[in-house]
Formats: sequence, structure tokens, C-alpha cells
Amino acid sequence: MTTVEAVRGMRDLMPPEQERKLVIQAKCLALLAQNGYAPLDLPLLEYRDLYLRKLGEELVGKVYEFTFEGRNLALRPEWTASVLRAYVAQLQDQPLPLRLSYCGPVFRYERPQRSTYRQFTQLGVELIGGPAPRADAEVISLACAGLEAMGVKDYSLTVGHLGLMRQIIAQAGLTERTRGLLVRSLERMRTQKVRMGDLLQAQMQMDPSELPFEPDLLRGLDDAQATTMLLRLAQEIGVNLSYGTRSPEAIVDRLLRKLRATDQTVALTKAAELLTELSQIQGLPREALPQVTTLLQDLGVETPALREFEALLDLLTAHGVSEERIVVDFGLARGLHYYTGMIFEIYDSHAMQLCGGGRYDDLITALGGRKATPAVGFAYGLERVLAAGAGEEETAGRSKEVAVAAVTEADYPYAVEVAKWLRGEGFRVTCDVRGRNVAGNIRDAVKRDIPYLVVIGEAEVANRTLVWRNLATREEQSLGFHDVVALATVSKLQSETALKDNH
RNA sequence: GUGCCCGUAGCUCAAUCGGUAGAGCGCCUGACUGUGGAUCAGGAGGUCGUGGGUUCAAUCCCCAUCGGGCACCCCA
Repeated sequence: MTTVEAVRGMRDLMPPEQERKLVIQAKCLALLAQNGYAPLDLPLLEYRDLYLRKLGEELVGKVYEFTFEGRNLALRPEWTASVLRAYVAQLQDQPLPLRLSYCGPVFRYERPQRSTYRQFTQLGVELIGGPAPRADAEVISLACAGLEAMGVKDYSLTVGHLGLMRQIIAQAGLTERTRGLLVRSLERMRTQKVRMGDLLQAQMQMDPSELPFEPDLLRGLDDAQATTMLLRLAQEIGVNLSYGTRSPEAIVDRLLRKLRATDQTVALTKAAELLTELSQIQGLPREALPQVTTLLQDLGVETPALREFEALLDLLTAHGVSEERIVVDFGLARGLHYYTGMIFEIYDSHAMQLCGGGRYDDLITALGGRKATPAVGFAYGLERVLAAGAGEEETAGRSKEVAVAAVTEADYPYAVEVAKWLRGEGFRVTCDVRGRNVAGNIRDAVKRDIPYLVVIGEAEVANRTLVWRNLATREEQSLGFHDVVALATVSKLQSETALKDNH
């Protein structure tokens, strides 16, 4: 027999772990519900178009996509786009703010590693119509509270602010595309210690001799005129732009940016230098904030985003998020391109990312919403939360497990009746189906770490009693039904510790 | 997407410098039909991840592929 393996990056969740996952999932959703977040569920299959514009090149390349019956489809790589799509389609008549929660699988074609799978579960929220800074603080503190509810004790929170960066870039008078490039390069700047200006020069500049014609031709034309001209030109020369993943318009647009890059070089370099400085700032709020303030003052840059950020940090304290576990990081960028304001990530004690989120005030309009609506949200990677040790203390169920053994075939019906009654009393009960003798049942129950065995024989059937055996202490007593519940409750803690000592 | 490491029974691992494989644990059965969580005996389970190449001969050497892991990149 040849076996069929699981598809790469996919993972089987076996009983002990799956139970933990369900438990933490329930706990977290319950906490979110207490905070007014209503659960919704959405299809994991979407039109590919939903992800094309705003997701970011990095993540778009990781989307599972295919055509089926002439439709271009995709497995969702994240929830936010779907939730907002559904909001635009169904919930725009609801009073704002709207607090929504979700939980379900997403797919990303990435190289698998420990706790990194191609299918994983995102559990998260969207707060639609909630402006900064209050909604930001609510959502961040909720992300922390959720982790604690799931049993993750050690974690750290990193907070950045893309809006701040965007405002600075905007003041440099750059095109939207160049701004995007700057934002995307933020994190790389910091980690690789490259001057942002150097990188951009390399990327944006083109040797004029390699150009097919004089860039000066485009001067005085606006973008639309220039694009039309370039498209016509391509046609004249006989260049076919219709293959590959990009549309002819996109290709021309890109070319246009390159041709005009020199116009922007000066402004670009200035903005890049400032951003490089900013992205280096990282540390506890009380250390990082003064640095940012001085830097911006020195350069005479005015930005409301900084005051908003300060307000956010104050509110986090009000929500009970310990300042000691907050790292302010202006180099934090995140791969999703729709963020417009605060962004944050949460890591466990081994620096594994458990959670990510941020503010995306433009996304609802981008997806066709009737009017601009601020929104903020986050999502956990549930398998990672699980790997961080969540739910490990949820072994309470074990102490309520009981195995029931019938001595002979004739005793089995009564054994089934006893099992049913015990279940009604809240025990987790199995009844032997293999017809093992009592010794075999004892052996089996011990191997499974089941704390109690009930033996049903001729005498028990006759007296309508049961034999209650504590497998940890090997004590055994004949009991009527009414004795059992009280006994089990009292002996629960003792037997648990006894079992642990035995192992 | 880049660079590495790994793949023998359900699990943990041996062995064969190229001659088609073993142990422990686990599982099943029996000794043993109301109490050996023990002990003993027996049994099942492998086309050595898969496919191709080299060879008289491949689990071993080569290539590809699939799966696992690590460091980047990125994210949850």
C-alpha cells in the first residue's frame, strides 16, 4: 500500500491539540463577545480581484489562486478584505461603530517552518467606524487581553505608526507610487542598516542612455496624457505589452515613474533621510517618544499623527496594558499595504509573532464603500498562539473521565445505562466495546490516563449499584448512584495530584 | 523567492564500506470469563518517502520529486 501524504505546509491537528485549539478559540471569542464583538463567518473562496490592489506585492504573490469555470478565484490569505467586502455589501445600514469578530482558516503559499503553515487559522476583529486613538487603544488592549484569556503569559507588544511616516512623505511632495515604495522599504532600511536614499537611488534611477527616448518629451504632460502617449508609442514600435501578469497600463505606468524619477530625486532623498532617522527609533515609550519629538522639531516638521500616537499610548495605560511590555518602533512597516495609521504586532517570549494588526482608514472606500469610514483590526495566528503554550492548563476535563467495563455480555446493557447516567452528571464516559475482561479494562484505562474505572457485573446489575475504582489510589468501593457525584467532586483534586506524581 | 540539513516498522533509533533489514517501546492475541496497571509466550506491521539513472545487483552512489526542519525574506 502506498500512502498519501499531507500536502506540504498543511497540517493534521490531532486530538489533544485540536481540543486545546477549540478551548482557546472558545475562550477568546467569549472574551470578544463580552466586549461587544459579534461573530461572523465568511467564504474562504473569494474573487481574486479582492486582493489585487491593496494587499501588497509580497502577500499577493502568496495567494492561492486558480480559475474555475471561467472565474478567477482565490483562497483568502487574510480576513480583513473579506470582512470589509461583506460590510460594504451587507452592513452599511448598521449604526457605527460596528464590532465584528471572526475565526477560520486562511491560506498563504509560503515556505513552511515551525509554526508557519500554508493553511492556518486567523482569529481576529474589525472595529469599523472607530476612529483613532480610542478605537486603536481598544483593539490593542483587546489583543493583549485575548492572549491572556488563552493562557499566554509572556508576550511583548510592538507599536508603530504608518500614518506618521505617510504624513512626512506626503510633505515631500512625492507621487503616490513613490510614497508607497518608501513605506514598503521602511523595515528593510532598519534591519539592513542601509541608507534609504542609497536604495532608492539605485532602484529609481535609470541610465538615460538606456532609455528608448528623451525623458524630456514627457515634461509638461500630466500622467494621463503621458500614459496615452507611451501606449501609442509602444503600439507604433510593435511592442506587445499584453503578456505577463501586468496590464499594459501598469507596465507603462511603471515606465513613466522611472522616466520621471529624476524629477523627484531631490525631494526623495530628503524624505528618505528623515525616514531613515525615524525608522531607527525603537524602545520603551518613555525613551522613544522624546526622540521622535526632538527629531521632528529639529526639522520643523509638523504632524498631528505624533499627538495621536501619544494619546494612544496614554489610553493603553488606561486599558491596563503594562508600559513595560510595549516597544515603540517607527521602523515597523508590515507587509499589508492598506495600513494608514497605527500598526502593531505581538510576540511571545521566543520572538514568534502571534498577532498583527493596525488601522486602515482608506480600505472601505477602496472596496467601494459609500463613504470614507475609519477602521482598525487585528488577527491572531491561532496555531502560533497554541505553540506559545496557550490552553496547556486546560486539563480539567481529564479528571472527569470514566471508563465503564461490563464483566459479561449480559451485564453490558446495564453498563450502558450507567454510562449514560454518568454522562448526565457531567462525566466523560466511555463504555468498553471490545469485550475485554476486567484486567484488560484496568490496563487500558491506566494507559489512557483515565482516572476512574466503573465495573459492572452480575451483583451490580442485581443491586443496581456500581463498582467505582480510583485508578490512582487503587481504592475500590461499591456505590449507589447517589454516592458517586459527591465522591468524585471531593476526590478530584487528590486524584489529580496523585496521577501527576505517578508519572 | 534564496541558502543549507534530514526522510529505515505506529514511535525512538540500529545495520549493510552496494548483495532487498533488526532492537526497544507501542499495538493485537493467549496464559487469564470480577480485578496480575505485573509476568511470560506468540502475532501483525517495511516494495528502507516516491520516481528515474548508474550497476550483474541499490535502502546505500547520482538526478528529480514529495514530505519534515533550520537560517534569510516575509508574515499569523
